[in-house]
Amino acid sequence: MDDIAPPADATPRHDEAPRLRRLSLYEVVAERLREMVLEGELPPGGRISEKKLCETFEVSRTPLREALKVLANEGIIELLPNRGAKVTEVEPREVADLFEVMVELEGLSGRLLASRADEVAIAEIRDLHDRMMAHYRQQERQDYFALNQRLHRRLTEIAGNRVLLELEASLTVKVTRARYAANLQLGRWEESAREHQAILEALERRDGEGLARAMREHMRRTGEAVIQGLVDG
Amino acid sequence: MDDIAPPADATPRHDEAPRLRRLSLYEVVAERLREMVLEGELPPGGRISEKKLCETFEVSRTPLREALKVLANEGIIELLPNRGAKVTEVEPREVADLFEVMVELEGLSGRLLASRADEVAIAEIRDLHDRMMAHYRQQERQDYFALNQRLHRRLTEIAGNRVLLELEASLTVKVTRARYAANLQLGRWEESAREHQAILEALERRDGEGLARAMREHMRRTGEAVIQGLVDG
DNA sequence: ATTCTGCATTTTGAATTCAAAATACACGAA
DNA sequence: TTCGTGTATTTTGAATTCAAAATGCAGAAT
Repeated sequence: MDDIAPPADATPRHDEAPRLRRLSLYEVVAERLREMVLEGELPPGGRISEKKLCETFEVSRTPLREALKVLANEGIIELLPNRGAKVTEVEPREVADLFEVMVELEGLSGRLLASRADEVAIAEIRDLHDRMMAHYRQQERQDYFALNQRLHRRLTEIAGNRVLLELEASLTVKVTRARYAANLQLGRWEESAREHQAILEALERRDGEGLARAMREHMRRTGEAVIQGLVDG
Repeated sequence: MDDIAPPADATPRHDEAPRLRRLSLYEVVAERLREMVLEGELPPGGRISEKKLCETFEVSRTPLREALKVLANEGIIELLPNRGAKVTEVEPREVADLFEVMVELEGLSGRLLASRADEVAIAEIRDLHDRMMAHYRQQERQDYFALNQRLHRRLTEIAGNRVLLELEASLTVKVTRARYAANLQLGRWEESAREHQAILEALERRDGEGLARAMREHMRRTGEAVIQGLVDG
């Protein structure tokens, strides 16, 4: 078939996902800005200078401003009419509200999960969970966190409610930001691992109410820890 | 859930900054576009021509495209790379997911409400409710609907969770769109009025669980009716 | 007739330009 | 000094311009 030697400098054509498209510039910029805000490279409350960002990204103002509109809609930054933009502050009160909502969504996610997860899905979750726990035992913080995010996302995917999935995704950005701002301690790690255990067990029992409760509880405690970290500073 | 946030002054905050500012052009355009999509003036699935919209709005492409970015983020339209945009379709499955989430949020709203609404707030709600019911008796559909929206919004405002408020606002846009698409019949009116009655009673009893249940149920039934209308229609 | 190819036209993506608003600063009066 | 006031500079809002991609279509090849 296609085992004829390709030209040396050609990019592979038959790779990747079904459809692969070149992202618009504003999407790239938005993604990069999100990162910068998340990791505190742009400090909360800090004014954003369009010109400076244009220079660092080496793009013109048009795509940059389009990206700003998107981030503003996501609540990551605020647009001040005629005065540019500033990074949204992380206020404990707001974060508390955020988790209060997340707890409900997690509950829904759990209930749906228990009724919709089949054997294959559960096996996949268990695998993710095991790998995550391995990182936990190795104290590999970054990997643990990354897998944790992925696991949570996968759970909601399996729950099968698209609206819920999008919502959680967008709220998770804020949660992550709060986490960074709170510089969450490792102390919570152990507790968190136990909660994950409980979640997995409820899932394997197909115990909808139990799963909902476990997931809510996990989110509630995470919220408490984050807010604690924020308040203590 | 236990109070995490510090007491803070429980001041009712219907005191939005009365600062008067001229809206940006893209905000005006976005608002108008939202209306057009909502009322079906731009049909679901229909392609959006930038040029044509520029001409009808009499603005240049820059603010128009910024508005499109915002609406895309809200899920009202979809951006097709290099091929403009199209109005998002209203699919029964998606609408079902939407209401599933809304039911949970209403439940949260109800529980918070019962614990946070003071006498003044309850009196205000009762007033809105009475006025709404007057429109119901007069069969003034438009006014009833407008006041209904306002009442629901006010309930969530009083519940005092900002994140929840924003979320409901953005989801309500989609709900309203589904409603239009379903061309919701009057048959549901009467039932809806009864449910509102139940909500008000639970609120006045300060019955948190009862209120949560009533509000969830109301949203659940609304969803059923809308989806029914979508599938039949 | 059907499919393919190449070109002209249209539409979108992004940079640039122009105008309006906000900011910074120097100067003068109380 | 401190407070305004007026002006120059910077920054933002929006229109325009330029380039790249997609679309439509005529004619050729099958």
